[in-house]
Amino acid sequence: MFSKACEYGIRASIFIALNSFEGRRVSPKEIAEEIDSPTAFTAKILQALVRNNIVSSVKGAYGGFEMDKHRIKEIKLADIVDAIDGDSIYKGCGLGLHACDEDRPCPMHDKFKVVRDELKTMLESTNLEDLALDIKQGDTFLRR
Amino acid sequence: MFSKACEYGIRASIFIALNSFEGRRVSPKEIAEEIDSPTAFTAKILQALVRNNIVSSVKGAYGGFEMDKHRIKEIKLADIVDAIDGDSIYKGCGLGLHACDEDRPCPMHDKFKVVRDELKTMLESTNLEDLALDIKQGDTFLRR
DNA sequence: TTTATTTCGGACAATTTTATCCTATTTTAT
DNA sequence: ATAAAATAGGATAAAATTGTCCGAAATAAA
Ligand code: FES
Ligand code: FES
Repeated sequence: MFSKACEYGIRASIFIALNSFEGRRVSPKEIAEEIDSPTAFTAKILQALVRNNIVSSVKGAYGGFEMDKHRIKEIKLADIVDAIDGDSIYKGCGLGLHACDEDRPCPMHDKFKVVRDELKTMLESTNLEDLALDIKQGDTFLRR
Repeated sequence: MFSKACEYGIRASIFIALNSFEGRRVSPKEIAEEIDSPTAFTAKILQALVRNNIVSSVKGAYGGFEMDKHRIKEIKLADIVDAIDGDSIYKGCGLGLHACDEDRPCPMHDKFKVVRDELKTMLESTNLEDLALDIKQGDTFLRR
C-alpha cells in the first residue's frame, strides 16, 4: 500500500509529535530505535519531511527534530503520504493505466474509485495529535 | 497499490476471459499488445496465473491461453491479486508493523482496517465476467 | 574562539521489482 | 517421422527502492 519510506515517515512523525508535546527534540537515532527502522534511511526520510515542512530540525548541539506544538493537530496523514509517496495513491488508476480517466475508465474504475476515495478521506481526516494521544494512553504502538 | 505484475495480471485475465467467451485462445504477444505491457514479462505472469489455476494454457501449434467459459464468473479479482501479490494487502499492517494485530494495534489500525476491509470486499465480490462484459460493450478499456 | 554535537547532502551498496533473452519441451499439422 | 508453432523456465539485465557511509555545514556551550 505505502512504501517503506512512507511507513517509516508516518511512524517517525507520530513519535516526533509525541515528544514535541513535552518540548523534547529527538535524534534520528532515537527515532529509529523507537519505531524500529534503519537509522540512516530514517534520517533521509526526516530530511524529506523537513523539506516538506512537516517537521522542523535544529542543527548542532542540543538540536534534533521537533514539531510546532500547535500545528500537530493540523498535520494530516495525507500530508505525509503526499510528501513521500506523492499523489498516485489518490489519483492513480488501480489497473495501472497512465492516469485514471472517468471518460475512458478501466474495467475496475467504478468499484476501485469508491475504495480509493475512502482511503483519501481517511488520510485527510486523520491528524497526528489523535494518533499521538492514543500512543500516550498505551492503546496503540509504534513497534512490535 | 498493486504491483505492476499484478496490474498486468488482472488486465491479461480480463482479456483472456473476453476471448474465451468466443472460444479463442490468445498468445502472450497478442495479450501484451492488447493490454499495453512488456511481452516477456507478461508471459512470466501468465505462467503464474496458470500455476494458480486461474487460466489454462495449451502448448504447441494452435495453442495459447484460455479460460473455462463456465468458470469466468467464479473467478474474482481477489484470486488474481492473491496469486500474484499475496495476501499482505488484505492482512498487512498499514504502517508496516510485522503483522496487523488487533491486540497491539498500530496508531492507524482502527481507521486503516475499515478501508482495507472494504478493498477486500470489493476484490472478493468482483468477478471477471462482469469486467469483461463492460469492455465488450465499449464502456471500459484495457489500455489508453 | 574552540570544541563537541548534530543535521544535511552526496556517493555508494544491497535488495527487490521489472523486464529481456534464449533454450527446452510440448503439441499439432503435414 | 518431421517440421512448425507455441508455452515453460532458467539465466541475465535494467531500474527502482531500500539501506549505508562519510565529510561538510551549522549550532550551542565552554
Ligand atoms: S481508470 Fe482505472 S481506476 Fe480510474
Ligand atoms: S496493526 Fe497496523 S493496521 Fe492493524
